[in-house]
Amino acid sequence: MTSPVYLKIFEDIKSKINNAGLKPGETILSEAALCKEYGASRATVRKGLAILVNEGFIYSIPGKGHFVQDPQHNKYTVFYDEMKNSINSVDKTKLLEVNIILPDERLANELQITKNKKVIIIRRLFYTDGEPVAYDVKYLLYYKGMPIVEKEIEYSTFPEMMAKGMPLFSLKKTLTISAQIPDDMIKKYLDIYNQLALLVVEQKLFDHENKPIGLGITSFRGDYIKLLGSGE
Amino acid sequence: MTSPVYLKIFEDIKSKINNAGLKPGETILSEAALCKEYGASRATVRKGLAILVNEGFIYSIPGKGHFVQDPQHNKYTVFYDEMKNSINSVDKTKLLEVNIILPDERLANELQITKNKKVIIIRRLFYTDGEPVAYDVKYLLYYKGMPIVEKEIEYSTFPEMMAKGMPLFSLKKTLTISAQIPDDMIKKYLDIYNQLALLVVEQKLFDHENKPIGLGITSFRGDYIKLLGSGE
DNA sequence: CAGTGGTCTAGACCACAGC
DNA sequence: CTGTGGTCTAGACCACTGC
Repeated sequence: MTSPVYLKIFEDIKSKINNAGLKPGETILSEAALCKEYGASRATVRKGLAILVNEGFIYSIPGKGHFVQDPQHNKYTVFYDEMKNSINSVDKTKLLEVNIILPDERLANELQITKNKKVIIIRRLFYTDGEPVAYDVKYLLYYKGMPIVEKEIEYSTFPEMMAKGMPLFSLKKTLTISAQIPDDMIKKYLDIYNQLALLVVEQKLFDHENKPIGLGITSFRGDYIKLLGSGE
Repeated sequence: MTSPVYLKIFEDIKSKINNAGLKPGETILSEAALCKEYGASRATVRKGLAILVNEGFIYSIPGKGHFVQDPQHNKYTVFYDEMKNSINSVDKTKLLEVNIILPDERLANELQITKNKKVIIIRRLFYTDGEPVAYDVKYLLYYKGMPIVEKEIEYSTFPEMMAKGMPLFSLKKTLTISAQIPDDMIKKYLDIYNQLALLVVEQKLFDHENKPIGLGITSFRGDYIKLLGSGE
């Protein structure tokens, strides 16, 4: 039941910041002072401080000391998976097209390639409980180890497709989330007859050198998906 | 120019994971072995490993060893600020209403309060370059140190409003992002005559005990906002 | 039992802030 | 100059795993 000393130090200082009303920029006791206060070695004190730094409560300036950090009020963590969201999950997909195309201006630009470089296009429909809920297009640069088995393509998430045959942890990604009105093609695919907004999520994948290797655009029925985020 | 030993260890192992094609679940050299390999003390080796753990590359099981972690392919970081997004910024706001109301069923539920508990409502319009771009409603539970000056309300972000007079770092938040068709009231406020989708962002704020203390709903013109995220 | 990681100590030397 | 944090060593003891 006895928790480690460094955790005690961590929690003490954390609650001092919260309860004793320390303001951002104010200084924390020095490491030496904390050693005395807790009768602990410097390594132990530093371990406690390291956690505080790591979790964004304080920062340190060599030669000066530790200071209370300004809280980040606008940072959120979002879990996004085309196939699975907070409301329900994709239980069926339909492969509309797998093809090799030459990119148009916009796509060549997005993927930072010339217009004569071939690109794989995959178009799918996502279903939940038999209803079409999203229209999905992916553009991939050819990569070694790329999935070519249709079964694999049908139920793969975009990062899953691209991570195959790539070094672990080398995949970087960006998301762009917007709301749009469906065009006629999407209306047809998604059985939309009334007014309905689309939540459009664009995923761009990059390799370890930050070169784009894929672009994915998923258009969800607005009544089907909600993206969730959390932060502190 | 000589970087610390623990960083060298960190980067070596990281690139071993990426290039030598280690699979998730495979084991890393033991701390003792790494000490020998780098001629370093255990503390130094552990510091390198700690970074790898912290950044999600490996995990450890006491008594067994360190193992390669499964990469998180669906985690993203999103920066969201009602007043400032990637495309442009709110340069003017209009306060439509500041009032005290009794919550209806849904609101009482969201805020986990009884229906006779009073709630502050703030309704605003956000403008960019003279055009209305978002309709914003906030519901706040009364809190000590709450802003009551109109100027303060007009240009404050939701977390900014609530963080006043609260302990630093005690504010927790969730986001819910969806796409909707505007109702008539919002159409009027936002000068929408054609078909246009709304990107609706719901923010819920919680205190340190995870009790809801505020709900904010911002409806952006779909052609005005894109939310951005990034991950690795 | 030997091997693993988790905690902790008591030193040391360094570069840098600030007086 | 003293005080600060940053790096590093060489030990120690513990709890746990797996044979």
